Amino acid sequence: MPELPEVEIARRNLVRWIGPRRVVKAEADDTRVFRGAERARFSALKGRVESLERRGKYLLWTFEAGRGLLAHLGMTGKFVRRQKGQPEPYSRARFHLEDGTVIHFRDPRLFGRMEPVPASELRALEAIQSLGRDPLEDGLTGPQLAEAVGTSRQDLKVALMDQGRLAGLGNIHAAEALFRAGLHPARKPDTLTPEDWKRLARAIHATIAFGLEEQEGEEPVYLEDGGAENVFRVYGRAGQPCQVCQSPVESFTQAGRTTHVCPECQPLKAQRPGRKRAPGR
DNA sequence: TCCGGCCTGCTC
DNA sequence: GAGCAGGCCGGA
Repeated sequence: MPELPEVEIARRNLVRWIGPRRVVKAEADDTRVFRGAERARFSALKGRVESLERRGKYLLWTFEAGRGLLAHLGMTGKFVRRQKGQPEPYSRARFHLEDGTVIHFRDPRLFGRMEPVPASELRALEAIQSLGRDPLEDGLTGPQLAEAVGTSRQDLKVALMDQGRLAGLGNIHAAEALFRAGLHPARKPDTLTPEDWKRLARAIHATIAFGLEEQEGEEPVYLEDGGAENVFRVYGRAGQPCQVCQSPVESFTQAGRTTHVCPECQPLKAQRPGRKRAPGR
């Protein structure tokens, strides 16, 4: 589930669930979510959570007494709240709160990562230092986007997903933002005009805002295991008619990932300015 | 720059 | 039973 909006929702849920309540016990199972001595250090996390921040797809936990935790949900990780004694499949780690609730880190595929480090070192970690700007935290204008992504020689969508250029977009939201901006995923970044960048920056904001709205609340609305309906505009809609122009949505592979595109709304050739409207925010 | 690997579950 | 999946890393 986790791209920027999903991780941000996870953060907000955790803040709500935990609030001022103390973590009375932290437990970690022996999985590759933890490396080396991390498991033991995880078990030492206790007390209040003083802050819970997000950078890109990472969550930065600051506990009292200077302890910290860097968490990444990977592909299938998520935090869920359960009552004490209630089993949770694929639970890999747990925070027991003083009110008897338990926050589980559930991760069937074990692609998530938990790295306990001193809170003062969280922001200095290479994983965080190397991130590009976070559209939600740092803002994102057309020129800023052009500066971050425009120098890439990879395909536009691949460049958008490069966390070192822009932090937070993954396969789904990159495809959705490009559709909203009317830009083909295989465009080369150096062919975009300032207008294109501006439209794309707005589309990224709109895509993130949509993701946040869709998933507000305790239970994720989409991308849940099994089949909630597809709320996206092009992602996962190969062969279906485009919601704007009715021509069939296509899919192809870019850098090993499936990309969805409406070839009519997102022509590969740069358009003459003003000829056709983008599908809209 | 691409490709497989990491894992398991779900859909076709 | 094969193929596919939201992320990321490392090797060729």
